[in-house]
Order: sequence, then structure tokens, then C-alpha cells
Amino acid sequence: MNQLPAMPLPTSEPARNFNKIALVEDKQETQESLIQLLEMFTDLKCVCVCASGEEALKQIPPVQPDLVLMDIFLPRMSGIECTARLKALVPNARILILTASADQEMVFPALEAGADGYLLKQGDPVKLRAALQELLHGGVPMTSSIARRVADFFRKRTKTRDELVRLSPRETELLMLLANGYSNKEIAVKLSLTVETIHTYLKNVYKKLHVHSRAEAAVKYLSSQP
Amino acid sequence: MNQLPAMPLPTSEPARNFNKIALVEDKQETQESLIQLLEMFTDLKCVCVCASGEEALKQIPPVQPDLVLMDIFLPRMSGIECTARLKALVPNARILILTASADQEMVFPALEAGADGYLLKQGDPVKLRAALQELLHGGVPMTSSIARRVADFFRKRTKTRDELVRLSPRETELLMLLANGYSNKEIAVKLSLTVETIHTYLKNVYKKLHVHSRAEAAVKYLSSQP
DNA sequence: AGCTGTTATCCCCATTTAGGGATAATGACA
DNA sequence: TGTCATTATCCCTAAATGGGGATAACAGCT
Repeated sequence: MNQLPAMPLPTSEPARNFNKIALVEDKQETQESLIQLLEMFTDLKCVCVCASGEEALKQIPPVQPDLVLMDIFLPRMSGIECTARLKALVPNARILILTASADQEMVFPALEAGADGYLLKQGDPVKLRAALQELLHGGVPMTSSIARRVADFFRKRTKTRDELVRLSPRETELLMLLANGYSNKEIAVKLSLTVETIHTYLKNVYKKLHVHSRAEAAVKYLSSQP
Repeated sequence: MNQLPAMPLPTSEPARNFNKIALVEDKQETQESLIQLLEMFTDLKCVCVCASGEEALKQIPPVQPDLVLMDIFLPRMSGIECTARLKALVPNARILILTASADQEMVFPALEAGADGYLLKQGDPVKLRAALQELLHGGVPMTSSIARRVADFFRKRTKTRDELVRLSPRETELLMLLANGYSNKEIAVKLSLTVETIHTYLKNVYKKLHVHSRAEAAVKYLSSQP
């Protein structure tokens, strides 16, 4: 149960007054400008620079950085895949995805892979600086356009929903809770209604959806949103 | 198909050099301090102050504000519900949810309801100012802790995927049918098993997934699917 | 003034489900 | 050889659910 696998701690490190940062970027030009930028921040030390995902998975785990700046578009292994694997090897590292405005559609896979932030690399030193600080303090830096995409993700679910069936607001509310796995009793408590009322509502919802069980209703509701 | 319901445009407004903002907040103290704060911003004009959701739905649509600051915890109608209804009545208004740190769990319902931002009301004028600017420019202001919750939402999907791996092939087969809305009886027929057998299987599946109802199991299964 | 939809409460009853247990034949694996 | 996971069957009980109905306040519409 206890293995203690020779932790890579060559130098004793009781307390650092700087944060270790690693860089994964294949385009040399961008790589250099980022390094230059990072040198300006005296509390950050760039300890590792990789030009590919494979390289990153080998070189980054031994140095256990606090931050990783990850390009999304890498030769063979994508920055997303690299992020997912790195997160398993260096769970304490906070990974910031840097992207060229075009590949914004990768934001959801990136967040799923464990990315801790998603920024456009337009090279604003002040914004990058702020983002890195935010990362170190547990935040999730996102540009507003990316946050908007995230918000839209949630929004489009309710929009498509009432296009299918004409449920009343209250009925929809109930169905949402049902589709989250709540029991009638739990729903009743959440909405401050009696269980019998929930009962009646669900009967109507079932009729409108043409289903005969809560599981069916939940499926219908959930499958109506991408 | 075309109704054109007498748009409320009493004054002709070709171009404004300020943005109209409305306030929905029941606590008088907070209300006053927000008004005071907004007065500092000369490009904003507070055109409507409401102390309840019901009031907001009546008073806000006629004035068609550009921004709405919405408290989440209101007497009868929640700020979420009010947001959803307001969005239908004033689609062009950008609604910013203001919340006391406690009710952070409302962030998803809020985004689904159509909120355009979600901030903690800790009363930092600079941050509020920045958020309002971001709103007017199409951004979605969120505090980093809230953005983090959003990111975690995507992450937990992969987590449940791991739990599903623990299921045996037969158990997975059952769960798939369950998640299609079939009853135990129907599943039994489909797999040529007795209902009691289905019963036993589901008990085990529930244990492994840490759920207590078929609806919960279905939701967990479906949310783990791409 | 009547109709319809929404919200909300309550009753009854049959079926289904959830949770607890026991049992047994497989095949894998150590 | 024993243990374990998987597949499969059966029994029991309490709780939850599904389907049927009645009732009532209220808002909006005609």
C-alpha cells in the first residue's frame, strides 16, 4: 500500500521564492518571445522548454513545475492530449492553454482535459502576467470571448428544450430537476411544494412528453440538448 | 406570424451617450450602496430600481435598459427565474448576477437562465466597473472562483467515465438499456432474463455508481457519453 | 362572463423500484 | 485448491412511482 517511489528531489527545497514554469510551444518565434516575456517576471523561473508533446511528457514531470504554458497546436500530439497526460503525471501543475484565435472551438475539450485556463496568445504582457497570477491563486483565466462561449454552452440547452414540447415554466423546472436525478421528495423540498404536487406535475409532463417513467423523461430531456 | 406589439418607444432615441442600467435588489442597504457606486460612472444612468422579481418584470421592460444588475436571493421569485423571464422580455439587456459568496451553486442555473455574468458582490468599485465595461462589450465577467466551477463542470464528466469502467460487460449492457428509458420488465424481455435478475444487477450498478435511483444512474451514464 | 392555461393541493390504488438477503454455476488467477 | 468476479436465479419488505380523479385560485383572453 505504501510504495514511496524515490521522489525526484535532488536539491532540498524547503521554500522557493519563485514559481517554476514550463513552456510547450513548437513555433520557435513564439517560443522565444514567450521566454523573453517570462524573463521580465522575476518571481517566475522558466525551467523547461519543449517543442512537442512527447518531449513535454518526458521533460516536464521530473522538474515538477507550478505552471505550464501549453500551445494547443502541436505537431503530432495535440496540446489537449498532452494536457490530459501531463495532468496525470504532474497533478499540482496548473496548465494554461495558449491559442491562436482560430482554434477557439477546442475550449471544451481543453477544459475537460484538465486545463486550468484558456487564453488567446495575442502577446499582451500585462494580461499574461495577470493570468499567471490568477492561475497561481487558483483562478481560471479566460478571455471574455471564451467565457462567453462557455456561457453560451449552458444557454443553448434551455433554448432548444422548449422548442420540442410546450411545457410550462414550472413543469420545465421540475423536469430539469428530475433530469438531474432528484427524487420527487427531493424536488418537493427544493421547490417548497408537497410531494403530491410534484406528482401531479410529473403526470402532466409525462403526458406532454409521451413517456411513462421518469427515466424516459430524463432521457428525452437530456438528449434534447447537445 | 407577425404581431408587432406596439413597441414602447415614447421618446425618440437616435443616439445615447450613456447606457441605461437597472437594479434588482431587495436589501435596501446594498441597493443604496450600489446606486451610490453607479452614480460615479458618468456613462451609466440608473433608470430603474426594483426590490423584487415581480416588480422587475413590470418596471424593467418599458425602460429597456442595456444592463441589469440582479441579486440572486430575492423574496418570492428568485433572481434566476427573474433573469430567465426578463431575458424574454428584454432580450437586448445584459444581465449581471450579483451574489453573496454562499450561493455559488446557482452559477449554472444562472447561466442557463441567460445571465451574462456572475460576480460576487464584495463591493470592489474597480472590479464592478471593469465587469460592466466587459458586459457592454460582449464579454462574460466571472470571478475566477466561479470560472473554476465552470471548468470543474467539464472535468467531472471524465471522472464519471472512470466510474463506468468498473462495471462488468453485462452491467454496462443493462445500464445502457436503463439509460434508454426501458423499465426493468422491458430490459428483462430484451435480455431474456427474469425481472429479479435485472433487479440484482441494478442493485450492483447503483452501488458502483454511488446512486440510489434509475434516473440518477441514467443521468450519470448519459453525461459521461460524448 | 366563460374559457383556457398555470400553479397548487389532496385522495386512492396498482405497479415498480430500491435495498436487504441467500444461492449456485461458471471461469480466471494465484 | 481456494478465492474472486461474473452471470444468473429467487424471496421479502418498504418506499417510490405511475395513473386516475377532484378541487381551487388566478391570469389572460374573447
